[in-house]
This record gives sequence, C-alpha cells and structure tokens, in this order.
Amino acid sequence: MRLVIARCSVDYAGRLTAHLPLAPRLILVKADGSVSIHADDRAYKPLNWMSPPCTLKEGEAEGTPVWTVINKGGEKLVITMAEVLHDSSHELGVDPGLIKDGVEAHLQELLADRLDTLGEGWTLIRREYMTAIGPVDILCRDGEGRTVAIELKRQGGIDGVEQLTRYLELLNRDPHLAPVRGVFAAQEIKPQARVLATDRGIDCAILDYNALRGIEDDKLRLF
Amino acid sequence: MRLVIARCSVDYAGRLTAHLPLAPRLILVKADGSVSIHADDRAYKPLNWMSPPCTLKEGEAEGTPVWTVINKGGEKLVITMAEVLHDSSHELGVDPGLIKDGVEAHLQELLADRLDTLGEGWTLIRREYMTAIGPVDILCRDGEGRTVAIELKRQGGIDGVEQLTRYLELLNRDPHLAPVRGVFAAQEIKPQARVLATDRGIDCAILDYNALRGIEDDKLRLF
DNA sequence: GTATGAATGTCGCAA
DNA sequence: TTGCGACGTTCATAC
Repeated sequence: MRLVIARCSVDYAGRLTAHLPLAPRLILVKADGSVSIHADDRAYKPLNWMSPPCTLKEGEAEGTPVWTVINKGGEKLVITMAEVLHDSSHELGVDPGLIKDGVEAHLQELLADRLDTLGEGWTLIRREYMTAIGPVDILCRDGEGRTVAIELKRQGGIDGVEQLTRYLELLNRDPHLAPVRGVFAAQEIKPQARVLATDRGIDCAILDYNALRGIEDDKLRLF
Repeated sequence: MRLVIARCSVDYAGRLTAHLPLAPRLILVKADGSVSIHADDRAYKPLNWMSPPCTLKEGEAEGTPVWTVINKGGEKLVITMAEVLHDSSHELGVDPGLIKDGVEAHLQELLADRLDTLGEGWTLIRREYMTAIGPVDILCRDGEGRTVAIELKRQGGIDGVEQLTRYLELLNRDPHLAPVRGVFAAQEIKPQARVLATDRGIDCAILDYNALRGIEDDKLRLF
C-alpha cells in the first residue's frame, strides 16, 4: 500500500466525466492495483477512484508527475501532481478478512428454524421459494395449513411491502398454493409500511434478532 | 488527515456486528471526524468505518493503544493496536469539490427529440408531465393518436415498472387522456422487469444511448 | 458469465 | 425529519 499526499488535479473519463481542481489530497494505491483519491471529508468515500483490474503508469509532463490509470473498459483517470508532500509504501500482506453477523441471510436462517415464534404449528415449505418474479424469502404453512409467504427485511419499508404484494399476487394464481397469506417480518417496520401492509391484509411481525439468536444459542447449548 | 499503519484488531457493533482479527492495516482519520480501516485489497472500500458525526477517543489497555469511535446512534468501533508502524498527519484544507458531467437527464432530452425511434408518427406532448404522484418522464402520442406515458431508466428494474404502473393508473382516470399506453424505456431491462411489464400490458423499449447521441450529433452537424 | 437482490449501502433532493 | 430515487453504485450469490 502506497500513500501519497500531493497537491493535485484529477480528471476522470469513463461512465461519466469528472474533474477535480488543484488541491492537496491523499492518493491511495493498494496492492490490488486500485487507486483512490481522498479529500479530508466525505467520510470513507473517495472523490475519485479506479477499481482493479487496472494499470497505473507513472509519467511526467514538464517536470510534474502525471499518473495515468486505465482499466479494460477504457475508463481513464489522470492525476497531475503539482507538489508531492508525502510518499510512503507499506507491506500489509493479505488480510484475514471480515467476520459479519446479523445480516438478512442470517435472519432468514434463524427465522426458518424458529417459525413457531410467528405462530403455533407453523412449518417450513422452502426458503428462497423461486417464482417468475424472484424468490420468496420464506414459504411456509400456518397452524391451519394455509400457505404463508414471508418477506424478510432488516428495515421494513414500503418497497418491501410492494415486493411481498407482487409475490402474493403471483402465488395466489397457483391453485396448489392459494389462498396465500402474507407476513412482513422485519427488525423494524416503518409506520407507512405498516399502514400499507395492513391495508393490503398483510400481517406484520417484528423480529428480535438477539432473541432469535439467543433461542438458537440455547438450542445449541442443549446438544 | 491522519494516516496510521498498524497491526490491529477491530470490533464493530452497530447495525451489524463485525470483527477483524489482528493484521496490519491502514487507519484513516479524516478532518470530518470519520475513521476508516483499509486492507490492501477491496479497492476503495474499507473493511470497517465510522461515519461522522462521531467521536474518537484514544485510550490504552495494558500498554497498547485502543481507539474507541462512537456515534449518536450508539454504534461503536473499537480498534486495538498491537503495533504502530507509521503515524503521520497532514493538513489538506477544504476540498474545492468535484465537477460531474453525467448522462441521465440527457437521455430524456435525446429521446424526446427522437420519439420516432419508438414508432412512426409519435409526437411529444410534454417532458416531466406533472401528476399528483410525481412527474411522468415523457408523455406523448403514438402514430394512432393514443396517449403514451414513457418511463425512462438507465437500468430498467422492477421498481421502474411499478412506478410507471402507478402513473398509468392515475392517467387513465383522466378522460382527456385515457386510454393511456405505457412504454418502459431503458438502456437495459432486467428479465424480471420485462416479465412484469409484459404481464401488465406495458411495452418495453431498449435505448441505445450512443445511437441516440450519434443521431443527435448527425442532426447537429447539419446546421 | 449473467442476473438478481442486499448494503453498516451513501448521497442528494423535495415535501 | 422522512421518503424516494440514483449511484462511475459495489458486492455476493444463485442460476
């Protein structure tokens, strides 16, 4: 990883064209070949960048360094350095990587295992039940044997209700499944999404991730 | 802007929980208060980060530096540094910012000028035709004098079809306009979106930006 | 490889 | 503040 602090101007021509006037910035060159240009704001987002695979050519024009980064698609990033204030390189090696927990895939797994938290006697038919317009997160049967389509979200917004509505419309055309109930399950459901869901006869369920995981942990502890 | 290279382990507890085992990484502290942790891959994306507003507290545990970053929402990032390999600070000042030159509004302009690419005798009524639920990208008449609502997208997804459906529903209530056809026009239309559109009697059109622009260029060259 | 949906999405605009 | 759509979205995964 190479860190360069320089007063520079930058031009990008690719999916759009962009220009950065002369100013001091950080230029970050990673071992993967990527180049990104950071200002002292915009949080983690660079002003401009080039993703690998790409090639960096360090050239010169009238005594000032000019870096040209090009990728396969013909996108081009040109960095003109009026003044280099810092330049250092560091060997980091391969990163062992990130361990994530608490994303939708995990929620789905947990809920599929604990459908009884939604109601007594609920049984799983399939996770990621495939339809022509996409996979239903969970398809199951309720205590009375009715088919239920569950849409899972971390944040329950209107778009999730729309999604579930489309699935229900489609699933209800299938005589083997109809009538199909809908359950909109999320860690948090926004008021407007709840109103819309209720209006369409879709039930809402708030998921407690820690409780689900806790139950799971308890279950695991038994064995 | 402060650049620290350190062998560190990181724990994040917030919208999800994540852990990074001990390894050499770049820790980037910006003047806006943000902290991001970069490995030597993943292009411009950090392994972990905290966006401003947040507070960084530099502490210590058994002789090793421990940084704790907390934001208003109670999200927490803890960086434990086993070994600091580099530490430098740099004044960059406020960045003059980015000048972008994009394509999205341009597409609408081009298509409005070349409605005949969709069919013979098509004529523009209005771009950005205002309705109670938002502006229809293009409203026009087809060769047989029927009203047509066009929804434009660079990437045609299901959400775009939904949007157009809502417009059509509304427009068809207006006796001056009804019946109104729908055309979903995009540079690329995803299969599922096409299925949904077709199912709802909405026509799909693929736009060739370069061709449209080329035609436009030719036209411009005449004058 | 393609297509599809999630993302600690982020960002910006408007009601 | 919330909602909504775009992003050089990027990213992972199922087909």
